[in-house]
Amino acid sequence: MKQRVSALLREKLGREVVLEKPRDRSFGHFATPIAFSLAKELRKSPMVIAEELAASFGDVEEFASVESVKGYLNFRLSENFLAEYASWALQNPAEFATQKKNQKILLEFVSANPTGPLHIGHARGAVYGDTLYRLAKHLGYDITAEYYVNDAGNQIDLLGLSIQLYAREHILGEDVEYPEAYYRGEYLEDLAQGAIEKFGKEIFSDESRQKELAMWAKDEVMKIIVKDLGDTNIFFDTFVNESGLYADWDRVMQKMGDGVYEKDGKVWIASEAKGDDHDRVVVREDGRPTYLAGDIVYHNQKFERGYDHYINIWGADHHGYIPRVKAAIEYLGYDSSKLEVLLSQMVSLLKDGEPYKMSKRAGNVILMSDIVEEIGADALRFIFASKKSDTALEFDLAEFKKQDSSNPIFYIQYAHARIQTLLSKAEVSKDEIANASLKNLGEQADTLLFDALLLPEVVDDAFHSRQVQKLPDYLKSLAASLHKFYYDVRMIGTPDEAKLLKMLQVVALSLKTGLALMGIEAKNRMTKEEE
RNA sequence: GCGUCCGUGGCUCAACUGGAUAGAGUUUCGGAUUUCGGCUCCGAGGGUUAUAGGUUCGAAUCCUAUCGGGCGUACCA
Repeated sequence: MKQRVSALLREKLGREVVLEKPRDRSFGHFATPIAFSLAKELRKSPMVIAEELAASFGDVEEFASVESVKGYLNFRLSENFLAEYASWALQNPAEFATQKKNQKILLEFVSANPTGPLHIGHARGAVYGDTLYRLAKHLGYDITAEYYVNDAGNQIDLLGLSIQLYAREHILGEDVEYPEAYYRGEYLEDLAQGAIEKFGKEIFSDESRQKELAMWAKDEVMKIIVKDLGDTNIFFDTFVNESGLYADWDRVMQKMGDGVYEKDGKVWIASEAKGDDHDRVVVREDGRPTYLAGDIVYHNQKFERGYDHYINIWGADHHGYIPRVKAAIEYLGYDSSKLEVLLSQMVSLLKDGEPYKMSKRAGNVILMSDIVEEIGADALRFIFASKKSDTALEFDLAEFKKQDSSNPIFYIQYAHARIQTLLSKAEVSKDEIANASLKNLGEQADTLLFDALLLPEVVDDAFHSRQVQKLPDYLKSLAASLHKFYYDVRMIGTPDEAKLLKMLQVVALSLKTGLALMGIEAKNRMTKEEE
């Protein structure tokens, strides 16, 4: 819709114009401040230019009116145009807001270490990533969701050790001394029990078998992680294991050429020359590659697989890591601007206004699965998708347990359900609704219809600006318009019933499509929450 | 110290990326409706957009400085 208007203006004015939604709908459907930017080169006042431009439009089929107000150019779409577009959307719901795109994108996100269940910080990145993924898919991109499994390095050894220590204390009843760093949490109990079945109790007391235990355990932990993600409607296309990458290290190191050098018995990458604070070690004195080496091989592999664009979603605590990875990509001979790193910020939780108590059994973190259990996956997704990912976030769990307008999920779902209820009570037939004309709806219904038809613009904008919160914001405001309309206008049994219900079908389509893009299923009926 | 993200009603967040009167929810108070609803709708109150300058037709948004906060500053991942 916007593209169509945009194209019209480009044709008319011979340049790209900024198109925006006026704050006040009485100004029209779309507006542009183009006259202001033209004022300087034409040496005329913006008002005059706007007047002239408005007059020059004359009769265009798509517009009911073009007006100039205080230098702005305001467009009102014609009923014909809106009605046709709406009917098309109802007949082609799958294509609503979709377009074929010829771009391959690799999206890497979550990538949490397989040393324990996901916590609340991971959840934010996971929801952000998955929402972007759904948006891109819907927009027609060829996008792949990938999880990088850090199944090598010290933290895996630590996992083996942690299970042994846990089992020796709680299962074998020994006195054990814990080192400074080790993992804790209820999941260790399950892992220990599983290990007994698999290996027998002896494995806990044999330090030389720590590695064996760890390699088994990290796969088990990955199963937990994949389940947690699945419970939240998040799925990955591919998993890449860090441990499988190091075999390729020598070749990749060669490939970087002058980008790496030897000094003090170690191998360094000359990242400072590419904007990093200083050069970094990639191979230690004892010959073991560092974590960075693994990431370099991984990114080389990504580029060799050949995508047009790469998106990584990292926790904000990794932001200092970006320059060195970009440096490596350039030494490998690739265009580092193809890699886009999005950061997701920290999360803190409130419950009834008080800081959320850390779960004791989980050690010192809040588990994603606990939150899902408490408020449901839909609410969790909604919260994290609702806020800009680059700002720190605080939220109150209590807000999402209520059944009223303060709970946006309930509010939106209720809007959708209300429409379904009305449709089921309709006194006119399905055919009558389908064949109804969407013209002469009246101003309020017209506005609602227009709002519903904005979904494609919102989806497009949300993805390209990487600001997924625009989608839930839009859904909230669409739901509000619907509730207001429902309150103001009686539909069943009136002469306009068929056309109004048809209009509501468009609203329902946008709500349902929008919710699906957030990984949430639209409900046809609100059910009381069982205690 | 340096890097980086940020600072918007009492609280949690928006603001179409430089546009029209800075908007929602929550809280408080008052009203309306009761077309399946435990809902829903309307109104009122609340703002020098951290502070001070600058850029221009126009700034919450861009630039500079100051103040305050998060994160980072590993041969850990």
